Amino acid sequence: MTGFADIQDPLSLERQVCFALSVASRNVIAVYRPLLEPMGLTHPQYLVMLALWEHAPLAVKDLSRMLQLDPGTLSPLLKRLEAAGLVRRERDPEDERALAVVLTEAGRDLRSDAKRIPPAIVARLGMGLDELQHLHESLMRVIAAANAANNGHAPHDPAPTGVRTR
Amino acid sequence: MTGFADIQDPLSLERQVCFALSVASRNVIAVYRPLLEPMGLTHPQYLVMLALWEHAPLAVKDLSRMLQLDPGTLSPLLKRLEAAGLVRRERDPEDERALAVVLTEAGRDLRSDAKRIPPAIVARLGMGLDELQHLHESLMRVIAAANAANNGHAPHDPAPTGVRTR
DNA sequence: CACAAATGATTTGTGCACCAACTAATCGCT
DNA sequence: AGCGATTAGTTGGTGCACAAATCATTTGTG
Repeated sequence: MTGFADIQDPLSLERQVCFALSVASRNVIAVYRPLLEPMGLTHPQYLVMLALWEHAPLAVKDLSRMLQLDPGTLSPLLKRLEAAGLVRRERDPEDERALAVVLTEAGRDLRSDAKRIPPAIVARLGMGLDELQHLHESLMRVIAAANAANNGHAPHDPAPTGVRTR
Repeated sequence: MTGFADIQDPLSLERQVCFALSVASRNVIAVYRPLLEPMGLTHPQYLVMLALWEHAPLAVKDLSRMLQLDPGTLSPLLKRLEAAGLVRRERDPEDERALAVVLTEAGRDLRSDAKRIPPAIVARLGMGLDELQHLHESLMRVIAAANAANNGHAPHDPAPTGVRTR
């Protein structure tokens, strides 16, 4: 290893869990990139497609809750998916405010290509499934802890309405 | 809130380690935000300052290697830090191509404020130090695996031309 | 029914992240 | 010394992420 840091310093770069978290996230996404690029998807778009393959039709607020992403982030992303011909953004007839994001034929078809991605990632990473599973559990715990630290809500979700006012 | 997904489906959103990784990264950064904002720093800027507090002066390529960030990302970020009066971007007299990013008085002074951040984060997360340490080790392994999968280099680092120095 | 509050989505602004193309300085080689 | 290749950094383009402001629709309450 590099050892460029005083290992006792609490401000040492190497000791910051959050630094490791961002680097891990960015670099693992970089492993996905060459696999997603031929499908014409970015990683966040891939996550949206995963949610839709399981649960379409979905409103923006559903996607926002599932992916823990701001609606303001999803709105242009969904327009790009529509421009790519993978989804259609319709109005929910029950509630004209809400969007009903549905898959097109091409969007559904893409799922068979996507099936090859998870095993390819695992193979490229060359890590044991048990270790990945274990990492996943640790991440779920830190996600829960972070959400609790943010007053029990994800960053884009201002406040759980029922909690404070009576 | 439990299984909205078929737990057997390899394309299930819940099973994607990379999804957990991005959400964890974003949401933990959100825990930092209210602490960094009064210091006038974003999280990436905080990481740059950490590196500088330990090792200034640094060139862009040093920061790029340490933080595993693209020089094209660092360039405008450093200009914002300079505009905030925390660093100066000088030329290395030894090599006029290279930048020597140095701390200003204000930049050095900020370090005492920053010392309060790591314990505050740990307190807010409410997780045990041992579990955080364990997560850190898992993340280091996945970072190494991801870099190996990307042909032995971080995304911004096109190719390992020679033997790395240090 | 009227109308204020709440909700769902979009827009705008700032900043991060990656990539490709470019400029300038240095190095390598003959 | 000359000159091509390499290296350091910047710039421009696309897309993600968050916050705040805005707009339309729906809901709640008198």
